[in-house]
Amino acid sequence: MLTDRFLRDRRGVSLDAGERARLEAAISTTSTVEARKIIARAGQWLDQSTLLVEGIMSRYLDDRDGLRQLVAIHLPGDFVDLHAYPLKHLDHDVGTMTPATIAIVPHVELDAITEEMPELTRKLWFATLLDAAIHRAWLFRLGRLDAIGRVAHFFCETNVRLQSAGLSDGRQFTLGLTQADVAEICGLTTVHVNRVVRHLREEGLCTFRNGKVEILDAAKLATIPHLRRFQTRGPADDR
Amino acid sequence: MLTDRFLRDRRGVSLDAGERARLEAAISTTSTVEARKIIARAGQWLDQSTLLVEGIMSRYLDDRDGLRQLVAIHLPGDFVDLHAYPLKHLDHDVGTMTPATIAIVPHVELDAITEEMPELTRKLWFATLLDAAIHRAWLFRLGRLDAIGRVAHFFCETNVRLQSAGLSDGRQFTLGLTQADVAEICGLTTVHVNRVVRHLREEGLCTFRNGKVEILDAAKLATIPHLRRFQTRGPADDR
DNA sequence: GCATGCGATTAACCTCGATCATGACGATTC
DNA sequence: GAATCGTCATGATCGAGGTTAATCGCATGC
Repeated sequence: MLTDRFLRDRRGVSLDAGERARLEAAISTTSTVEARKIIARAGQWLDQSTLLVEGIMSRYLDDRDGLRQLVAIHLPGDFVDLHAYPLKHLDHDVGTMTPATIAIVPHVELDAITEEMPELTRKLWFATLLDAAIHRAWLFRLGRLDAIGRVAHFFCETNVRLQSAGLSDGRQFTLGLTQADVAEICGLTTVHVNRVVRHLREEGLCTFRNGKVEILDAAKLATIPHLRRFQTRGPADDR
Repeated sequence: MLTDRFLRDRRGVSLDAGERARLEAAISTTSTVEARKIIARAGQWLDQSTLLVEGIMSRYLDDRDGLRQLVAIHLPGDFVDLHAYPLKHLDHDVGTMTPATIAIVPHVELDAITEEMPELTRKLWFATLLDAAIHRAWLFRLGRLDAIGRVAHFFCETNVRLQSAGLSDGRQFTLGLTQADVAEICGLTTVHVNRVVRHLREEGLCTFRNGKVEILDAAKLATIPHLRRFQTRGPADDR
């Protein structure tokens, strides 16, 4: 089913058969989208949301003139812009990173679900709040880690998420992202991402080639974000 | 009423009298909390949420040993940890920045609301997603602005939010934050925040003393975040 | 065959902001 | 009144990472 991967045991929350069937029935259409296509734009009014079935999508904030910060990447099973259902207006763009298969859920269907199935409604709400929790992890990454820590943190996080989705064996996975994409995720320049990638490779921690990450030393890679970071306050300021 | 400021015309969404009364009735207790107290800790299981009536609160991620990144600040009228209702487990700490008055809403009351009042449920959901939208603005700030841009961006954003809450006249407002707090919001050190504040003062843009922000040149201050930022890609990379 | 373009790579240079250190000032507490 | 603490302030130093620019490999199209 198209919704198979949605909320597949996220922190103990998952859909029962009836809920999954109801959600499946809410899908109006499915389609394939090529890579690097914009699905929805900032400010746009939406009356439908997108469930990602296959491929990688992202959400990003653009300043004028190409200054971009990615705020989320989405994997198969993610209800990419479900938050547009309560919000109606997006504050960012939504697009594909790789070729993707998407399922469309009209908001009128979600209206019906929220009227009839409060438990499923809470689970949908939950799913949008998981995204917010990931936003917070990203805030920590940008605010408190240095370049190497940020990239390592991102690779580790994504590895874990892909494992939950059954798309990584924990050793390697394909993201379809370029170094420039990683730069826009980690708040760095492409040039410096390249330096970081080289460093990680030379240290034998992981490689990143053709959008494919290979984890060579998972344990050590995971410690990097804890080692490389800034001090906000003076060293004496213990709390 | 305690809920008076909650969702007061946020992007066109607000509560009608019946909804507001229902929410008001959901409050079990109110209390005052002194400044710098922790209300909830990361990992904790919660069966109630906190509506902020007076004062400033924050949410933050702590690494061990005092490395802290604020991920949100909350103003009167904010339903601070409503996201704990669907999530149940917090991924961060919640605390007061100033002395505060809070109202407690047990999750069993929210269960009842989600069963009986789908429209109010959607509005509560909406409120949690507004917080996520602010997370995204913060991600842009950390990922793409330099130190002066970040502080200017934060002051402007907070000014707007306080105006919505009726707590700023647009010219000055009291936050009760220290320079160290701003550092933990903007991903900087206290030392550098101090220099940025001095710069903003010397440029005649705004002042920040004793937790009080005075905007001297709102228009120019608002342009700062657009001027001071990084280039991710090469200059030729137009999109 | 050549042109075009994207992505990765590397070098040279220099700035922003972290780090370290020190001190002033006011509000406490004893 | 002295000691302590929190906050603000400022100088000196230096390194991480931005900026600019050039090159290379590889794919695609004509």
